[in-house]
Amino acid sequence: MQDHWTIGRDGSTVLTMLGTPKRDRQTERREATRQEILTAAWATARVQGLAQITLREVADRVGMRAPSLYSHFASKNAIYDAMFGQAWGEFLESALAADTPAPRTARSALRRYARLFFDFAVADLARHQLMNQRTIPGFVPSEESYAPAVAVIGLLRERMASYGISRDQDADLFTAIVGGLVNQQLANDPGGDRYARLLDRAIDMYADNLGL
Amino acid sequence: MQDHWTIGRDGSTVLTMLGTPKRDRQTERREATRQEILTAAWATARVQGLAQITLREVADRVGMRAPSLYSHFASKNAIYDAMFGQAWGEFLESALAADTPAPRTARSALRRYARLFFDFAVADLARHQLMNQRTIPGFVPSEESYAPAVAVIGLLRERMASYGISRDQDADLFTAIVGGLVNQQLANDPGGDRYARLLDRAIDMYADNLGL
DNA sequence: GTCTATACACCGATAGAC
DNA sequence: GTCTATCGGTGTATAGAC
Repeated sequence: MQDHWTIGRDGSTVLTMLGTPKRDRQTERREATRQEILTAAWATARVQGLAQITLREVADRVGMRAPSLYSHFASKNAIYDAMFGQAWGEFLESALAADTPAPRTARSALRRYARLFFDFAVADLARHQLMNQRTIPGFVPSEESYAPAVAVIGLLRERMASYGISRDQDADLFTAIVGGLVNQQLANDPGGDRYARLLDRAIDMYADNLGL
Repeated sequence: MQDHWTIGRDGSTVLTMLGTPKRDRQTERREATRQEILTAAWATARVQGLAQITLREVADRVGMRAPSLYSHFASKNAIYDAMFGQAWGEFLESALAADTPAPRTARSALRRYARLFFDFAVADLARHQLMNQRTIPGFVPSEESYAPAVAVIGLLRERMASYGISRDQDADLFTAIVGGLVNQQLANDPGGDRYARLLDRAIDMYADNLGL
């Protein structure tokens, strides 16, 4: 199922086509410019904060005037949307990569998934706010950008099911616990490890509760 | 310790003074106007979203022009700050009220504290975003407005300690679990009970982990 | 197609008259 | 204390140069 998809450079999921992918220098250049803009937007977000991105600042970084960005993105929210898809696409890639070899026990698998998500979220506050919080007023991810996020949660449920953890509420509780520790870490001890140290204990507590 | 504080009408913690509190009609009127503005701000936040508050909209609701608000609050962030203190002040009040009679077992006490926080947070999204998330760009609560939040967490630690739960990491894990369920409930099933139904199970899991 | 110049409506905030 | 007028800054729309 997952094999029919690849993750585009901008994080959007695109159907893998058969046959020769016709190269088009014009669209290639266009795609490169889009990526330049996104990179500038990420840089701005990390320095000034996710919500403090301004089109004029992003345009400055790529050597454009602000209105020119509209040749590549329909709106500021469209830039956020592409960033959202890109971030979840990257996490999906690292989740797929970290999935082999498969852990022997359910407990060690849960530990690995939890640590993977926790570290990814804590590593970049702006990215975490965009991926997991509703920090941008009025921003709602498009179906296309949401696809890799859906794929990640689907992947998690699938892997948990392979260890016999198949109830919806079990996966829900798992994500709530890990997400709760992430939020507390970022909110109350940014840069520290006060809640990171509790992660393994929390997962063991969860595994015990499931009788694993 | 807690007895030296009372919660003002606007949620700010104020030192209880001895002697006759001199009444001053002028400052009373001024305080009433401040409260009117805050009520209008809450109403705006609930309708349009916390971050979508505009001074012009708030001023309209109280029959003023926008610049006139600056006679009562130094800035828009000062309004957010007063709202922050007010919200945590109200929760501190309900936490103190819900504390008697003291539950017999640690497990039932944890269930009560968890449910109290969960219900309060889920009841008002805008309020929860202001209290527990960093949703407003650049907003940092003042020490005064932060005081009731500190009092709440202090109260929780004190009560947990009275049941023998005294390690810092135990309280940290508790708040992470409950906060995680709140966030998932509001983000993924607003108005529903998908995560609310997991609360008691999560607390039992936590209590089991502590050997209670 | 890409970019610039210009303009518009809205925002938080300030100055000064009354 | 409240008003009007206004400022700089924002996202965004559009006309037109190349």
